Amino acid sequence: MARKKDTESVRRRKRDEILDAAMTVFEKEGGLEALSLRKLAAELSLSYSAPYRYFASKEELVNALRARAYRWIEGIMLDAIEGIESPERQLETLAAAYIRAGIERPERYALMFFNVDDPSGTRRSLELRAAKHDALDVCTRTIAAAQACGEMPTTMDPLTASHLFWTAAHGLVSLQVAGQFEMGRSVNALTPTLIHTLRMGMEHYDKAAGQSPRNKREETRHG
Amino acid sequence: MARKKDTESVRRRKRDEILDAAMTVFEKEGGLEALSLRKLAAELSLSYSAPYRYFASKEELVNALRARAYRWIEGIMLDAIEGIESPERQLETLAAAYIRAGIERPERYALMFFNVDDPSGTRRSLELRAAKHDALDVCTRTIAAAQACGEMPTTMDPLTASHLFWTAAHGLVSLQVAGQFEMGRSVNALTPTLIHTLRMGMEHYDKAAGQSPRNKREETRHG
DNA sequence: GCTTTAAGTTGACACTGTCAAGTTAATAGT
DNA sequence: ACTATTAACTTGACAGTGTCAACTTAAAGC
Repeated sequence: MARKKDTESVRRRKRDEILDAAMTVFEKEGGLEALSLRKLAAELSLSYSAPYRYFASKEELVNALRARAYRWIEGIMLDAIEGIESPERQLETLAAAYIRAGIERPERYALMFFNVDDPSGTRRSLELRAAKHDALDVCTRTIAAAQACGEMPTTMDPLTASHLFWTAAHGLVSLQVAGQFEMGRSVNALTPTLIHTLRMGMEHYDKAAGQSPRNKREETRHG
Repeated sequence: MARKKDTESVRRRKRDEILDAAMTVFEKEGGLEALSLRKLAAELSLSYSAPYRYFASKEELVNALRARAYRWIEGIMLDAIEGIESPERQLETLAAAYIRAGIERPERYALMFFNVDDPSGTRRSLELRAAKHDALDVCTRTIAAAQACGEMPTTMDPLTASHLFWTAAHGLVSLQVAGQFEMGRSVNALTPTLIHTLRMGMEHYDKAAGQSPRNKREETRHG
């Protein structure tokens, strides 16, 4: 019985080893296309078919890699707010760290949000789902704390606020990583502006105006 | 001479024909991976190598497809603001239309912003660059108009404001398309909230606070 | 010591993008 | 009208991909 647990952990260790090598190849070659089982095999000194003992398909292997990336960005955010007492400052630092991390490691960031084979999320593993939820939760908890201690006065509920922050930060990283901004430096200037604008907007956020009857009138026309 | 121009236009017509078929296959099969030259050839009733007379590589073909997608989203925005006189209302409608279009046609949207082989933009064609610029410009012009007629009081310059709107809208579409939000319906509620928050934030935007010395102090530590 | 099971290798299959060589059709020149 | 030239297109091949069946090797169970 102890033996069985031993072989289980050996198996998990090897699984992690494969993922380590996969992440190495992925980031060195740059992109999912460049990560082939043949190259992975060379990195591991194994045959190209060996990973199939641990992953049902390349997609499953990549999903495990995705989960790792979510754990990584969660760690980035947790490290960023560590030692900071004011939740308001925590939120600023967290957002800035998120954006910086995404820009500094574009491949890893793209792994989480681009090249998603399964938009519906049906085939997503619990591991991936949990990792994703935990990462966003760091942001939500910080906002809830900031609201609770009165540093962030808004009628907006924490989850919605967290979604907005995430949306904005992701938009910024995502456009930068995809090379959509003309000049590279604009993002550094845009980051504090974006965060500040969002915070101001939330403070002056009027719940009624957000879903105004004026907007509703239009919706009925477009049906 | 007239002959030469004729053959030129015939050539362009065939190029467009190939792109039509490519877009069809791309959206039917769903994704760049699924768009193969073999399938494209079947759709065109040509051989799999025929497109090489019109495009140097698959990447170049895909870039032409990308440019088409930018022209499409530009058209979506232009159609949305047509007939609306108030620039403020124009901006709201434009943003909502952009988000709706992106969500309704996820593959086409992903074509523009995901799977970007060339983040540096070095190998991007003038055609693609122009199409991208024109699309964003619709948003920038609307904001400039809103500011000019006093409907949008803010010290923020139009290009920065446009970047922020674009960033937010793209973030929203992008997270939704990648299946990152838990529930599908939340985006419909999030859209007006996001737009309203951004507008409020810009009105109360303090230029000095956006790039505060407090933030600068931190930057020097991480330098 | 023998059996059973797991790990890992190898060869093959159906794909992919790409290009050189060959083929066909249309145009240009005289 | 006949030939030369060029453009459009097809075909076959090559290297590379994910995937799986068959095979070999090593370890664990009793």
